[in-house]
Amino acid sequence: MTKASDRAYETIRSMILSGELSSGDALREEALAQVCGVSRTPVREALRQLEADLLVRRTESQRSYVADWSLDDVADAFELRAMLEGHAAKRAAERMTGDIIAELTACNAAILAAISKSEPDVATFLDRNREFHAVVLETAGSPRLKGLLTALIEQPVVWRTAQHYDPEAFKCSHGEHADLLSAFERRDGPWAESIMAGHIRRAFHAYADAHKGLGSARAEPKKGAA
Amino acid sequence: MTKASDRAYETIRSMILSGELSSGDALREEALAQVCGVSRTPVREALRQLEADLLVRRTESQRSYVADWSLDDVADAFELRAMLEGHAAKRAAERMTGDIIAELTACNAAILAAISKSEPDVATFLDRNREFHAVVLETAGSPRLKGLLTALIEQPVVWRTAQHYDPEAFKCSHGEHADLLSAFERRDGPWAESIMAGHIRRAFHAYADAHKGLGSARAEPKKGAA
DNA sequence: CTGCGCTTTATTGTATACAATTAGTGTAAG
DNA sequence: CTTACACTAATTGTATACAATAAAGCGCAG
Repeated sequence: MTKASDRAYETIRSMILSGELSSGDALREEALAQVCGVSRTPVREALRQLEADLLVRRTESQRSYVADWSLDDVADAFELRAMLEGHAAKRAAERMTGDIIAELTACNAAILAAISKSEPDVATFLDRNREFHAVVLETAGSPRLKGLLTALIEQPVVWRTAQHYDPEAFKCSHGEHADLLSAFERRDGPWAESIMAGHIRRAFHAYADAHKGLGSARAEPKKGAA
Repeated sequence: MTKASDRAYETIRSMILSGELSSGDALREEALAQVCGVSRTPVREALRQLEADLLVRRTESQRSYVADWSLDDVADAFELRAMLEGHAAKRAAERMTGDIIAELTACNAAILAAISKSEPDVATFLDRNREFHAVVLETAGSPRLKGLLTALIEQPVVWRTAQHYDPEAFKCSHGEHADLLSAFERRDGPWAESIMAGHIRRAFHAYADAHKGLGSARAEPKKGAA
C-alpha cells in the first residue's frame, strides 16, 4: 500500500482501536473516504486489509462492519495465539544469538521501568511489549508464521486488556519475559514454548476476568455512525 | 467479492495452479484484466486476495509476481500446517458426532475406490482428500483456525505432491484417515492430533523426496509472460 | 568499455462517473 | 395487525481517465 491507502488504513484502524468506532458499526466507503480525505478506491483497499486483520467483517452482501468479538471468539483467538507464539518462541530459542538476547533484555528493562512508576505507563508498556514479541517472532525465522500471527496479535482486545492490569499483573508479564530470556540463553526451545504459551494464556484470563458477567453476545449490525 | 472480481480471482488462480503461469512470472494488472475480460479494478482486488493466499507476492514497489517456493518455504508451510491441522483434529475429536463420522467414512471410502483402480484417479483422490480435511476443519469449530489454515492448504505444492505418489503412498494416506476415524469414534483428541500431524508430515516428506536434488533456490522475478 | 545520470516508457495508484445490487420504506391485501 | 410486494434510496461494484512512481533505455563522461 502506498500513501493514500496507508492513510486510510491507519485512520480507520485507529478509529476502531480507539473506540471511536465500536463493534457492529457500519463502515460506509464514501463516509470513510471523506473522513480520511481520500477517494473510495484506497478506502476499499484499506477495508480489505482490515478484514484480513479481522478488525472488520463483511456481510454476504459485501457491507462492512466493525468486527465484534464474543468471549468465545476471544478465547478462540488467544488459544491459537498461545499455540503459534509458543511455536515461535521454540524456534526463536533454537536460533537465538547474543545480540538478540541483549535487545530483548533491554526491551524488558524498559518494560520494568514503565510499570515501576507510581502511575504505570501503560502506553510504553504496550509498545515495548509489542516490540518484545515482534523480536521473538522475527527470530523464529518463519515468514509464514509471522504472517499468521500478525492477524491475531494486533487486536483491540489485546490493546484493552492491559488497561485492566493491576500492578501484580504487570509484574507477572515482566517476570515471564525474564523467564523467556532464561530459556533463550540456554537455547531451550521446549521451555521457551511452555513459558510463552502460559504467558499468552495468562493474558487471556486477565481479559476474561475483566469481562466476566457481561456476556457480549454477538451484536447485530447497527446502522449509521460511520 | 462479486462477479467480476470472482472471475478474475478464479482465472488467475487456475492459471497459477495449472502451471500456465510459473514461479516468478510478472503479473501485470492490465494484461490480466484483458485475459479475464474485466477492468483493472477487480483484477487488483483478486491480486490482493491471491497475495493473502500466498500464491502471489508483491515487491516493495507494489509489483506482483507468482510466488515461488523454495524447499525451506515448503517445509515451513508444512510444519505450520501439521501443527494447525493437528490442533484442528484434536478439537474436531472433542466435538465429533455420529453424522460427521459417517460423512468422513463415506469420504474415505471414495478415496479408497479412487486409488484402488489400476490407474489411480488422482483428481478424485485430491477432491475427496480436500473434502475430508475440510470437514475435519469445519468440525473443529474455530473460524479463526479455519481462516489461518485456508491460507496454507490450497497451495500448488499440495496439488502437485500427489502426482508423485506411488500406490503405497496412496494407501498410507487412506490408512491414516482410517486411523483418524478410530480416534474420532473414541473422541480421543490427543490421538487424533498425533495422527493428523504425522499425516501432514508424511505428505511433506513425499514432496521432499520427489524434489530432492533440485534445490529450487528462490528465483529472481522474470519479466513478461503474463 | 564501464559506470553514472537523465530521459523515456511502462506500471501501478487514485479519483470519479456510472452500473448493479441491496436495504429500507411505505402501501395495500389478507 | 401482519405480511408480501413494489418502489425508492443508499451503497457497493466496475470501468475509465489521469497522476505518480518505478523500471528501462540511452547518452555521456570517465
